[in-house]
Amino acid sequence: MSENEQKEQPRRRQARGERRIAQLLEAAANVFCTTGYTAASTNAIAREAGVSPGTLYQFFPNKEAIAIELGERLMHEMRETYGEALAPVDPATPLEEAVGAAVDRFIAFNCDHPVFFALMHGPDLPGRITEEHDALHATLLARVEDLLGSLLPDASPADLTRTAQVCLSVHKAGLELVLAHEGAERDAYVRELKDVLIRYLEPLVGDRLGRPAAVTTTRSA
Amino acid sequence: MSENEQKEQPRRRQARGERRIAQLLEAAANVFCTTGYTAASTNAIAREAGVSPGTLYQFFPNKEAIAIELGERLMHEMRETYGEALAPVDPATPLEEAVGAAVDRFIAFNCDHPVFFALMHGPDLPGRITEEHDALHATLLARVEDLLGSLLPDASPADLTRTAQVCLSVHKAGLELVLAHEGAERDAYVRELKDVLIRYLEPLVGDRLGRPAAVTTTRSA
DNA sequence: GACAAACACGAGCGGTCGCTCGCATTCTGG
DNA sequence: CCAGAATGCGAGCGACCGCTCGTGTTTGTC
Repeated sequence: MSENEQKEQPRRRQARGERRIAQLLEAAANVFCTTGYTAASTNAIAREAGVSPGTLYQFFPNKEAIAIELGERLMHEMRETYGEALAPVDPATPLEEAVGAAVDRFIAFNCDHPVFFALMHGPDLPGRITEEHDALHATLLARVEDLLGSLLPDASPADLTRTAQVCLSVHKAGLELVLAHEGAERDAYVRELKDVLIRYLEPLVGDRLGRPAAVTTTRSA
Repeated sequence: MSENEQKEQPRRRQARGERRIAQLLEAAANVFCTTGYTAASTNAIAREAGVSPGTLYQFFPNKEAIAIELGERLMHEMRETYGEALAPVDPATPLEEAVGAAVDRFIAFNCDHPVFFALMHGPDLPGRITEEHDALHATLLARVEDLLGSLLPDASPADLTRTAQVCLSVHKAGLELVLAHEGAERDAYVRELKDVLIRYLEPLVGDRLGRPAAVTTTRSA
C-alpha cells in the first residue's frame, strides 16, 4: 500500500461522452423521482436513457455514483442560483419579507428539480448522499440559528437550535404539500406555509422594537 | 371460475400458532422499524423471530400480508385506545386545550409504537398499506375539517380542506422531530409543535367571541 | 489510411430476495 | 392411542439486480 494511487485519473472524455453523461443523469433523475433511489434499477436508468447497461457503467463506477453526481450537480446549481438566498439577512427587513423570500426561492428550486426532494429526503439513500443532505441541513440550520440569534439575543443556544429545527421541519412539510399540488392550489399552499412560519416566529421576535417578545408559553422547562 | 371459493377458510389455529404469529409480528415490527418495509427481508424477519422462513409462510401468505396484519392491529389498537381522541370536540374547549390533547394522544401512541410511523409514512409501501394510510388520512382530514368548520363558518370548503391539510402535515413533521429526540428535549419539541399549530390556527378562529378572525393575509387569492 | 483510445453493446455472472416444497415433529379430537 | 391436522424446518427455485467482460464501432491524431 505504498503508492498504488488509483486516484481518479479523469479519462479523456469526448463530447459524445459528456452528452451521454448528461443524458444518463437526466434519465436517472426521472427514475429516482418516480421510484426512489433504492427501487430504481440501473438497467431501468439505462433503458430510460436509451443505452445499454454496459454503457452506463462506462461513465459511472456504480449506482451510488450516479446519485452522488446528480446530487452534487443539484447542490452546485442551487448554490449558484440561490446561493445568496441564505446569505446573512439584513436585520432591517421585516420578518414576513425575509421568510417569504427564503420560502419562495426554495420552493422555486424544488419545483424546478423535483428529484432534489427525492434525493434529499428519501428514506433508503446511500451513505454518501446522506452526508450531503446532513451537510446541507447543518448549513441551513446554522443560517437560521444565526438569523434567530440576532433577533432573540436572550434565547439560549438550545432554544435557538430547537426553533431552527422546527422551522426547517415545517418548511419541509410545507414543501411536500406544495409539490403535491399545482397551479392556483399550489400558490395557496405556499401562502399557508409562509403563514405558518411567520405566525410561529412572530410572537418570538415581537416586532423588534425592544418589546420583550411576549411568549405565551414557557420555554426550556 | 364458478365457485372455487378460496375464501380465507381460517385454519384451525393452535395456541402455539397464535403465539408464533404474535412473535413474528413483533419481529417484523422491529425489522420494519430499523430497515423500512422494502429493505426488510422475510428471511430477516424469520431470523429475528427465531424461526425458519418456511414457518413464517405457514402463517402469512406473503411479505405484504405481514405488514397489513401489523398495520391493522396497530390501527385497531389506536382506535381502541385513542379512538375518541378524534371524537367531535366540545366547541367550548379552548383551542389550546383541544390541540394540546389531540397532539398529546397521537404523540404518545407513536412513541409507544414507532413502527406505526414507519408503516404509515414509509416511501415504498405496498398498495394495501397505502390504502390504510390514505383511509386514516382521510378520516383525520374530515375530523379536522369539521372542527375547523364549526369555528370558521364563513370559510370556503376549499380553504377548510387546505387548512386541515396544513395542520396534518405540520403535525407529521413535528411528530418526526419528536420521535428523533428523547427525554426533556422530546418534551420541548412537543411544546413547539403545539405552539406552531396553535399560533397557526389562533388568528383564524380569533378567540371565538364573534371577533371576525383578524387574518393578516388574503385567502383564496 | 493506420492506430489507439473512447464509446457502445448485451449476454450473463454472482448474489439476494420472496417464496415453495417435501418431509419431520407436535398437538388434538375421537 | 392413533389418525390427521397443525406446526416446523431449511435447501433451493425462479426472478431480478448490480455489475462485468468480450467484442464490435466510432472518433481523434498523426
